[in-house]
Parts: sequence; structure tokens; C-alpha cells
Amino acid sequence: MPVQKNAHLSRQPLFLQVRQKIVSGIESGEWSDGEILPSEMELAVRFGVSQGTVRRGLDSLVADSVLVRRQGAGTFVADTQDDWGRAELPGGVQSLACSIELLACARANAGEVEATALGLRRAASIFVIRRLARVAGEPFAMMESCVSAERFDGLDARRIKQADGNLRRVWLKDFGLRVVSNPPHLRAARAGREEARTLGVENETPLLEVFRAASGMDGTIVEWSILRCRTDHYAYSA
Amino acid sequence: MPVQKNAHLSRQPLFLQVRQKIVSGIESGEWSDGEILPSEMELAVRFGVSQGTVRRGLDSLVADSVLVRRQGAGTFVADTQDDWGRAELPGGVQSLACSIELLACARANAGEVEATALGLRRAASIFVIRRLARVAGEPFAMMESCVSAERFDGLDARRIKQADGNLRRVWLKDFGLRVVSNPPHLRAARAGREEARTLGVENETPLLEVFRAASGMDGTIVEWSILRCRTDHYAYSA
DNA sequence: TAGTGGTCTAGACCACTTG
DNA sequence: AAGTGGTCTAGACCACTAC
Repeated sequence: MPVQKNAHLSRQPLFLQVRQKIVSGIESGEWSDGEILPSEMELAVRFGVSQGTVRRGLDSLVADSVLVRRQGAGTFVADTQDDWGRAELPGGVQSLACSIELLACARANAGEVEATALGLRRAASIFVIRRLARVAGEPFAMMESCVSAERFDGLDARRIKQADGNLRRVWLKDFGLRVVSNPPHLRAARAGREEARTLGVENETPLLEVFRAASGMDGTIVEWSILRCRTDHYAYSA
Repeated sequence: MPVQKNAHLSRQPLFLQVRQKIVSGIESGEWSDGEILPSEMELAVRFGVSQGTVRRGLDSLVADSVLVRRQGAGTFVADTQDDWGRAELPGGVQSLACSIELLACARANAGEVEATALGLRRAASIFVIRRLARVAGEPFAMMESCVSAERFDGLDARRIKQADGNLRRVWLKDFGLRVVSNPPHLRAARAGREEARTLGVENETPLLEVFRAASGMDGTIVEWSILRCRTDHYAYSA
């Protein structure tokens, strides 16, 4: 199915159309997690564009961590990963390898913040998922995620545990939705009593608060998270 | 002066060579702040490559905010700006428009952190510049920046004040060095007594701490900064 | 209208991975 | 050796800006 080259009004560049077609293919399940895509030449023929144009489309998805390239081998759909940010140890960056504990998965009504972030009406029904991340066994961060209860009807703790606490995998496997994080906003906050106990720090300890919206691949926001993490052993890397 | 196409060992892609040539041109003063560059075709002829290759080189500099493009008009050298991050108000992002007050510019000896970050030997002579940023008149952040005293020999408070507290402009105008920020690391910290007074917050208030190295355009690190900012009115945007 | 950035092509060659 | 991603070219046309 060739792309359209001449829609006179509001025509998108071809490489963005290519991007969208790849996205659709991933969402429809034509290519799943970790699978290889057809070669750039094959895609070029299929879409009726040149290899360079396909390449630009793929570039933009690689930049969004939706695809991964391996020279000489191929282009692959990236593995579904939760987004807990990156930590910097004295002397090197590493992605946070952490174990996730599910603390709660409950229905609630959206407050103003959640409603605004998710584009829902005030007091709309949402799911609130609270999780605890440990790095090397030590409590590191608390994450609270909110999603529309309507969109994710049927979500429960069992599904989340089956995915090892990886929400993104739940969205993908159980709800067919691939989600990518938007740039975060950051604040410094004080640990509350209960929170301090859970994280193993003193009361009132400063915590780094990371707000993050995440979008489906059509750009609409579907997930809103607040991460509160210790920064005494690791620094957060942006 | 055409680029080299056949250095058999460790040859860099042409578009990166183009990038480097543009960088050299900027550093040598051939094109200064705000000035327009020759058109992509002219550069292509000058460097002996195609327009597309020049474009890729320019792309990478636009991504680093060294250049700015205006369709139909031309490509320009970006204005020198200090990097105080971005703030998010409830409802929209904006670059921090703040007034800068110079608190101190003094010589010191590098501690372990500064020495490591700047690639200097321990106890090397450095300049430490402390500045206070206000947003809408209200104290917002404290920034401490360190540079090698050898590299920036002759730096003093007068030069910084002449540049309205904009260090990057000092580096460029007085020392011929264009500097771009690397991705920051973040921590949550507690305001000290004196600091709390300066920022107009209570003692022990949590502050967001932003660590940031900045590199010259050859990639070597020349500046190391620690920003400590309030996040009660604004959130930091990464 | 002329000149600039922005997109796209068809074809080529190179560097790398895999059988 | 065959196939993949990575780079590059020469030329073309479009959208936009400035004069």
C-alpha cells in the first residue's frame, strides 16, 4: 500500500507517513517485541518510497526507543521496558536494574492533576498503581502510576504480577497499547512518615520527585506517573 | 578545502567532518553569534560534498543548539546563552527568563569532584563562580560553576558583570571558547542555613540539585556546575 | 522573483553480521 | 558470499522568506 504523495492539504512528509505505517504495523501485531522488521529496501518497495526515506522514518522511531538497529543484522522492535529513569553511580551511567514490588492496584477518582494530565474529566474513574523499586535489594524509589479505568478495563494486581510488575508490558500484552515516556518534570520533596519507612530513610529526607506522562504511539497521553526516589546512593540522569 | 575521502584508518563520516569544519569556522570567528552561514549549496561546493551531506552536518549542530535554521531565510549561529535549565509552570513550559546576580568569583583549589569532572589534577587552581538567579524578582536558584584557572587566566568579576552574569558569553567573547552543556545529573538536597536565607526559604527545605558538565566543541569538558534550585513554584524540565 | 531551507529519488559503495 | 544497515551523490521539486 503506497503512501499518498499528493494530498494537497496538510500533507505530511513521506518519512513521517512511513513512521506512522511502521507504528501501525507494530500496534496491529504484525511485528512484535524483539522481532525483526523487513529490510529497508523491502519496506521502501512496499511503501513505494526510496530507501533513504524509509531510513528517515526508522530514524525517528529509533530516537524514540521504539526500534533498535544492529548494523549488518537488521532493525528490531525494542523490548517493552518500564521507565524508571537512569541512575549514575560514581564513575558511570547504568540503566536501573531493579526488582519491582507491587504495593497496590486500586480504583480511585481522578484529582485535578491526574484528570488534567490524562485528559479526563474531573473525578473520572482511574486505576492507581503503587510500586516499590529496589536496587541491589535496597529500597530506592516509589512509583505511583495512573491510567484511565475505562481504557484499561479489567486491570488487576494479578495481571501486573504476571508481567513481573512491568506496567508497559501489561499495556502491550493485555491491552495492545505501546507506550513511550515523555520528558519528565522534576521537583525536590520531603519524605512523608510512611514513605520514609518504606524507603528506609529518615523522616523528612529530601527525595527527588519525577513527574512523567507517557503517550500511546498516536501521541495521546495514557499514563501519568510520579516517581519519588532516594538520591543518596545514586544520582538521577536526564 | 575539500574534506578527505580516503584516510584508510579511522576515517570519520563526511557529515561529521563537515560538522567539525563548521565548528572550526565558528571558533575561528569566521562566523560569529547570530550571523548567517553560507547556504547549504555554497558549503557543499566549498567542502566538496553534496548538499545532503552538508545538511546532515548542520543537523547535528542544530540538535546541539549551536546553529538555528529559519526556512527560506538561512542558517544562523545561535546566540550564546547561559544554561539554567527550563522551568515548567502549571500549564506550559518556558525557558527561564531570569536576572543574574554575581555573588563571587574567586580562586580555589580543585577538590576531588571538580578535578575529576574537569580532568585536572587534584588541587589544581580553579575559578569558582557563584551566582544567584531570580525569576520575577524572587530568588530561585544558586549556581556554582568551576573552570580551570589556567585555561581562563585573567577571569575576574568585572568581565562577568560586563556580560550581565552570562558566563557562556564570557567564555566566548573573552576566551574564544564556545561551550555546550552535557546532560545533567540530579539529586535532592537540603538547603543549608546560609543558602536558605539567600533563597528565601526555610532551613532544611528540599532543593533540587542539578549537576552539569559543559564541553568545548572539541568535546573536552571545560566547565562544571552545580545548580541548587527551589521547586516550590516551578518544576524543572528535562 | 530569486534564494534559502526541507524533502525525496535512484543508484552506488562501504562496513558489518550471519550462514 | 549474501544480506543488512550506514553513508554519499547528483539532481530534482516544494515551501517559505525576503526584496
